[in-house]
Amino acid sequence: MVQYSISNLDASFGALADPTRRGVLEQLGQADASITTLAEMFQMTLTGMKKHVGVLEQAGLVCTEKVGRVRTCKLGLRGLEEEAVWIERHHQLWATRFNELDAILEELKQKEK
Amino acid sequence: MVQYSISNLDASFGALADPTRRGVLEQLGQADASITTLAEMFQMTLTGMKKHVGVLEQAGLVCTEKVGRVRTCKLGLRGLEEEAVWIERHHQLWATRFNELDAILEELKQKEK
DNA sequence: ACTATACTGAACTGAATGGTTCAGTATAGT
DNA sequence: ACTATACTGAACCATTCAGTTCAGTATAGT
Repeated sequence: MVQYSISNLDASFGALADPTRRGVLEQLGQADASITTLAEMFQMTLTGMKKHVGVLEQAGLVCTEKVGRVRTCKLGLRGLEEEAVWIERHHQLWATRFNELDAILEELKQKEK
Repeated sequence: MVQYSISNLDASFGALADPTRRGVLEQLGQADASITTLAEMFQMTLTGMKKHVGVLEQAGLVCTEKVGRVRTCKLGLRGLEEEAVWIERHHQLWATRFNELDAILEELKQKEK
């Protein structure tokens, strides 16, 4: 059985799998925003948006702070580092696989001659 | 309202959100495998594994070919390019935001003097 | 021809998701 | 004090998801 290490990749890739949430990240990349603002931008109820923000917060991609009655959302402190690393590593796996394939094809070509 | 462009990021990030599926990709990075092999490795029924492979296939991360009675799974032709690009772009958004923050902090420090 | 293997598909289950409404609490402004 | 704003939480709903079982079909080996 293959053992996979525990990480929050589940949470973060899960968070990124939703277009609304990717949109929220995009937005927060431009400027911080309140739940209300985000809800309006994505035509959604406050409650709905709060859930999305909750998911992003769980994944560590967003952090929020409530001052007075408004909760302001910003990009989280850690910024997709882990995800970038994972993707990059696998990018290389792909490259390796296809290089091997190339090598094999190359070999076959040689034999043809 | 914010408009977001259509893409298969939903499918691919969704596919990556599951540890079993990330494990399968990892495995296929080492060697091609049949559904049976994968099912055994991840202690799962054939049917269950076939569904996971289906999800990965939909996302274009895996491709399969059935010859005789065995279906062989390999890494898909396109390899996380789109995802890498998305992540990288947002990596930069983060950087920008935090650079701005640095700038502001720097400014505040100056005034203190 | 017979048997074992490898997959496939339909149908079912429990839990998670993405959204809603509605009733509440807390703060801001007049 | 009163009213509007901003959020919060519980409860609900339909859909999807991750997995199962079970009954099939097709191919490989003897």
